[in-house]
Amino acid sequence: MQGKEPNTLLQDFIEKCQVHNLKVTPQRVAIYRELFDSTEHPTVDAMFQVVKKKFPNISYDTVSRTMLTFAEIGMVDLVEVYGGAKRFDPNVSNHHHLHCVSCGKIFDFHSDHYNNLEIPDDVRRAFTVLTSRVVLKGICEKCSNPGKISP
Amino acid sequence: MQGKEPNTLLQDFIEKCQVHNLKVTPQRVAIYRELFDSTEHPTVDAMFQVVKKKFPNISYDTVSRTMLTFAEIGMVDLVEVYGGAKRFDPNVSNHHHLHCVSCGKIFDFHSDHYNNLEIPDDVRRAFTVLTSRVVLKGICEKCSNPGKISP
DNA sequence: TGACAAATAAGAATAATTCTTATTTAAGAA
DNA sequence: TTCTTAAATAAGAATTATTCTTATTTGTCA
Repeated sequence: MQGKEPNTLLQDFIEKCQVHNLKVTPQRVAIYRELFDSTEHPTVDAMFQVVKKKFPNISYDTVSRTMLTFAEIGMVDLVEVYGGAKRFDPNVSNHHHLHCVSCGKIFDFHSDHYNNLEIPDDVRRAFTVLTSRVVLKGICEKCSNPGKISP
Repeated sequence: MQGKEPNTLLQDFIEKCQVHNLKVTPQRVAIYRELFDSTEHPTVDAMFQVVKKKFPNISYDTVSRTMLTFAEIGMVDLVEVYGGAKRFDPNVSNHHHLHCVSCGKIFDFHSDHYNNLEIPDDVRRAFTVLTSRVVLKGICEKCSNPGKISP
């Protein structure tokens, strides 16, 4: 989202709200801004902490409901986790994830090959497949070299 | 696990415990039995409800700790979910998942092709990749045909 | 500008998990 | 077999994450 001008971004948001009959409230705008600034995969609480700085009396519940609403209309994705708090992904384009089993961070990566995996016949017969994602578990660079000074 | 005789199964369990310096307690045996009878991907609470029938005064905490311990030693897997309770997979062989977005069930499926996906070079350079899984989202047969009488 | 459904804040309630403490027990040593 | 001890357990408190309830506020549209 970094490539877009702020006004275009807000205009996009307003249009999406109109399409889905959602009111454009200042709370939603604030959450939207922070969410699409984020390159992480924030939890509700993480987003609450950030938004609260600019919108001190926003409630946790509002942040939670809003993020779920955004997920319902496909504005963000709910990310696969291994239990615990929900995490959200502002990047809804086709991509894949690597979970660091050491620090718990989730890293996005891209692969045309992974984007175009064929669905096995038996699966296709029994299910309507909507999305496909490759999920890797591993250890990230930082966790592999904890002492290393970054260049 | 259906193919193995009960005694062999128990023997396997005892050996795994010895290897990892875990005591063979009746609680652990009971949980192990139920877990490997299950073809679902149970939560702690689901397992607690089942085990409680045969072991009425077992505590939730014991079931929870035990399942996490089993996951730590690789006896079961922690399954990817989209928030909420942890779910466990007694099937630790290489397989893939389909999540029904309607009923929430997780279905296992197998694919040699998916088992042998190449890791993209840039990912391999930056991460030590331990496991790989394809996660599909879709709608299962039952949810697609809610009225249909099963054959 | 007014009406009204939708959205919000605040706090209570619920769900999932982990922690604390006292007690029990499996497993190896004597 | 009995003894010893660290590990495991039960019970309940505490914590974390989420959702619900209720009263109030506010976008949106007529």
